[in-house]
Amino acid sequence: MIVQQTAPTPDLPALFGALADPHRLAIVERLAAEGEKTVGELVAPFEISAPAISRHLAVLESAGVIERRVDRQWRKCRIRPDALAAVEGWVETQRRFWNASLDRLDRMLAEGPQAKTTDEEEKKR
Amino acid sequence: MIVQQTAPTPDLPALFGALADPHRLAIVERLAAEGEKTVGELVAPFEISAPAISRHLAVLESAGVIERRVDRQWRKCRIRPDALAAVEGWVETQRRFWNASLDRLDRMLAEGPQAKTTDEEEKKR
DNA sequence: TCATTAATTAATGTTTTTGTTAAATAATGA
DNA sequence: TCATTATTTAACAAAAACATTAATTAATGA
Repeated sequence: MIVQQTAPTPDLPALFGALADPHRLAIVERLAAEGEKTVGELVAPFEISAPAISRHLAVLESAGVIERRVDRQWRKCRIRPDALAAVEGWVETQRRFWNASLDRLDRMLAEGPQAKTTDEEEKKR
Repeated sequence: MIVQQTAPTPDLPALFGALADPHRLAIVERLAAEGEKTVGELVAPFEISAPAISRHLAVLESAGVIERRVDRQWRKCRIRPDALAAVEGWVETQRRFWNASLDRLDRMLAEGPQAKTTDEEEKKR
């Protein structure tokens, strides 16, 4: 039976949390810039231990930021671009809302001082 | 003396960290959607205490996500859109790198099997 | 088979984050 | 002045995050 593959609703706090650590952010940036890398290659530039990086990779994977595939004795990691798309989509949504609320404020101010929630009116109560 | 106001280089881990908590994310989304709000208005929808929200706001402010101004007995909070721009800029940079590395891979594959790092060659060693 | 390499899991300690309640600070307005 | 309202700070506890070293799992290849 074929199950329709739905893009899982991104857990945004988890997604942002995965990017909130400097080591993890550096890993993501390196994967984006250089493509697929083994765990060992990702460990190399850092001073922290391999187990520490291994756990960072687990965090990135469970947040959907990277995926891993097995290639003989290596685990190769790569970026999942839909994670980047999810972040970008969130930002755009916020910006759209933000612009809309600015527009509303503009209109209110343009309509003149009979509106109840302009700064002028607000000051009076 | 006038000091040139430079946009501070965003601390991306701090920025993502600020967005990594569900309460804080909800606050940011509300500010984006509804504009400036007092601390009390931001506290209202949540079940957690006012001091807890106050600290969340401090986290958001120190990461540059929001700013606060004093209006009589209230502190009004609003989004700093440049924080959103910083996130969006980072994502776009990563995507650009990612596309570039895809292009390199495409070219390598197109150039034929004499390249050393195609999957085919890689399998042999 | 067995030593080597690659990576993860286990056990553990420290630091950070997040929450609570109580107290402090500050502005309003009767 | 003084009670009220708005918000933050202090003191503290619980949970989560992040690191370490040691042990385990798994594949390679001599």
